[in-house]
Amino acid sequence: MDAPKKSSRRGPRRKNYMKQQDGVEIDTSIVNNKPVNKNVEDITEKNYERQLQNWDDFVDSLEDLKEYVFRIGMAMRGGKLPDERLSWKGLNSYWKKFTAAYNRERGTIPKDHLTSVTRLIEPRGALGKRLNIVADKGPRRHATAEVLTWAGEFFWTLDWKIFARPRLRNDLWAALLQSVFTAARVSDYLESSSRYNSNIGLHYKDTQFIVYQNERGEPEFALQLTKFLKGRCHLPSTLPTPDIHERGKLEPQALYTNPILFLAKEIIPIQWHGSVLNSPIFCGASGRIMTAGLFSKELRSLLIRAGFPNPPGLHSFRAEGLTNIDANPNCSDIQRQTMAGHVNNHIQARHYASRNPGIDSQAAFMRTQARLMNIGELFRNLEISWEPELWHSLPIAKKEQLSMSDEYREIEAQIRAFTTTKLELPMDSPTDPEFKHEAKHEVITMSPAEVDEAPLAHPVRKLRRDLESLEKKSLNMLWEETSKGMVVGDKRTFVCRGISRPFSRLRSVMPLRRQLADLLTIPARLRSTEGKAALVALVKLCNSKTEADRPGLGATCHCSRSSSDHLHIYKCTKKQFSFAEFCFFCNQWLYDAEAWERHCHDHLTQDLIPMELSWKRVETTFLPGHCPFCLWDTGLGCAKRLQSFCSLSDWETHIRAHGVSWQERCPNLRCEGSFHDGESYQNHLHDLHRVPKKLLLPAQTSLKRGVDDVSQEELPAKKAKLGDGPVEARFVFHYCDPGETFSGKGGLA
DNA sequence: GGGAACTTTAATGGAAGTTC
DNA sequence: GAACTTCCATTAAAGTTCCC
Repeated sequence: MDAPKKSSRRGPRRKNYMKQQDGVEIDTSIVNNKPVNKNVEDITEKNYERQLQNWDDFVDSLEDLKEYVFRIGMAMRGGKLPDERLSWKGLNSYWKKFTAAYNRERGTIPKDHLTSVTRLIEPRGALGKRLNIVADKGPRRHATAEVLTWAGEFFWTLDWKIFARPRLRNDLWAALLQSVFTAARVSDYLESSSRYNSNIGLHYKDTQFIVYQNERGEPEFALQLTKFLKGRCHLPSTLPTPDIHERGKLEPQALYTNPILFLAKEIIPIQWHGSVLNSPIFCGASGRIMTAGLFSKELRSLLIRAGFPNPPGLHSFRAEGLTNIDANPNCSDIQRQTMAGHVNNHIQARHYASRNPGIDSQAAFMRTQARLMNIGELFRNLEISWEPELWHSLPIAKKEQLSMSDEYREIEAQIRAFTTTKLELPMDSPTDPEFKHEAKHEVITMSPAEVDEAPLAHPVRKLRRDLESLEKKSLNMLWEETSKGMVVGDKRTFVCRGISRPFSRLRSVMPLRRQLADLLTIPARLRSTEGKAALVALVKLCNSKTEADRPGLGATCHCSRSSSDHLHIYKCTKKQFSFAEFCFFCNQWLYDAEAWERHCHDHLTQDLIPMELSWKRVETTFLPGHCPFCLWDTGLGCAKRLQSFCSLSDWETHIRAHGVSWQERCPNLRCEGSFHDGESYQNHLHDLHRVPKKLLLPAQTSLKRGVDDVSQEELPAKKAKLGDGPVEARFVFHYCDPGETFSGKGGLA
């Protein structure tokens, strides 16, 4: 038999790496005898460093481990009331970070020492009892579909906030829908604060966009995403890639629930253009990827405006999503774990599942057919409380009470002192750019101890924020006192309290928002007329510089001094014609007195006149003031009743001229109740109709102007950046004095 | 295999700073 | 001044190891 033929070598020549070492120098910083610590994230290193610093600051021997946790625990209790609880998770977390850091940097801590201290700080341990430690502060909350849909309806049809960067409204909602519909963590698509400046998050290159034929044979879009999982970004092959779509043949829902709509910022190619591949899907103001911090803050602020005083975070939506997936018999455990980014089933049970499993155990016991309705879902709704009549700013009675407190007055005095000192400073000291640069440099090079004692960069701003903080605390107390513990239900009961510019007033100066408010609640498909119109309006919103505009008034004025200020254009146009009146509800000029009278009559008889009547500047335009006394005086002509005051001073002068400080009934007969004294009457007009109390007081006893009481008219007319002001969406006819009782019920027109 | 214990990573809200 | 950014303290979430 022939010897087996030696097979000829195929393929590339085999390499011997150890023979290819020419010129290689061994880096002794890497190659040495030192033990290698586990590779951990930067944030973890930082956490460890902090605990070692704590150790060095407190004690210097292993025997003092107990003293170490005792001191940390007592420091954490600092400022807390005796019956306030301290979370075991916090102290235990610090302890574990310390032991891990010590083991890395200094050596091993004896095991019996570790066990002793761990037992000491348990809620049932001696130190645990001393510190009033509790195992946790309550179960995880779930934010249900009802919370999401109300948030969407509010955000697109009632929200009074004006975004300085209009695209943020679109991106915020898109990021929320995308995250909720894929049960994501906030850091899956946005840049987590724990991975700060890492640029980790969803970019176009991490997505795949397809068009396909759906169950109805119609074309439909879907987008596959990549989740950048907590702790697993270094393992890209394990990252989940869930998708969002248009719901196929299922009944269309309100357009604002269509996640694809808000991602279509331009005509979408099926393959992303190379130039956008490295761009984030959601941007912050700087053009970089949106940070989870910004998203969380905006989401919280939005949900509070929508009436959730203790709003759920994104993780509560994730928990609800995973709970519902778990309850769906069509989904396997593997599918749910992959979607969630979990490595085992245990995580779902421990952190996400509702304590009410939502099964019909009665039917199971009786061996009868289980009912289809999931009662557990009803109980989950109770986890997020909703107050449809939430105050969004302090009622005047509470504000006056707060401003009389020592703490408030002391801060006010400090602000006055600072303002006076600043005026006396020479021009070339702290405002000099070079000085500022040096000061900044000094701060950067200061030691931590020096930084603690260093003067603040903006002391007055800090003081103003302290005042705001006091008001916020007071508002929180008011929320607790007036809480009715409701859950999202009858949305017609929603009213805005403490808002000067509810969306019902802003509609006339927000043309795109008005259009979207009408379109996005329509149950329709993306390719319907309404869907396409909504898409066009959203693209316009994303590309616009401002959400506010006053169409119809005119883009330029008639005088030689060109101006984009709407007040100037209005005054100029009035001068130009013998008769010209502008309707601020319809945004149109009328040049005939009789037609104007008829027009006002129509508004008074057919329209709902807003409850809030104060003059307000809105970026480059304004909302005119109206007089509550003339408006509801049926003895006057309609034009007189609906007279618009286009400057703050005109409006204030007119109201003062009435000299009314008390009436038994509100001039607006839609308001219920009677007022037994001037105080309650003025509070009502201030809080509900936004007529400042100072205009209703006799001139000699008028309230002094407060530190924050700056006339809006005095502010420059250029783009005003507006924050979370208070709002109202619909009419409240009943007023209850917050100083007395809150049992009254708001109503709707 | 499963739960407990331990370790690591991230979320979140507040406070102060920066930019537009 | 509004809308961010940056940093920090606290604690929640989740991966890993230990132990029965």
